[in-house]
Amino acid sequence: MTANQEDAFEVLVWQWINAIPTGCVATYGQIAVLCGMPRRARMVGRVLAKLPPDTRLPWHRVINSQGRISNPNPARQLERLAAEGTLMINGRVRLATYQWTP
DNA sequence: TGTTTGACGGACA
DNA sequence: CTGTCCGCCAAAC
Repeated sequence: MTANQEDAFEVLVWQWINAIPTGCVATYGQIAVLCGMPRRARMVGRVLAKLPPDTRLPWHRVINSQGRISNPNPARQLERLAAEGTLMINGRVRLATYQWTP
């Protein structure tokens, strides 16, 4: 895969995450599929990992397929989710309730 | 150039 | 339910 395609994928990831409505969530794998790159959930995570701390992207709406937080700093994400009404029960989001479907 | 490391996911015990 | 294992793939060693 060329560097250009990598960049394109990164931009797509930004755009799809930006499209997640307030109060909803999406999984890493889901974002990968939406970007037309199935099996690249880890790369979605890598894109998020290099976001600047002050980004306005709603990265907190991206969780793993178990409805759990994969972010190494869960407290921040938990707070942001709670702030928009996405509640976690026993450390997990009910995907059946909150998962976004475009 | 070979190995390890992740903001992953699904299968299985 | 939890823990383990394996496939995944670019980056960092």
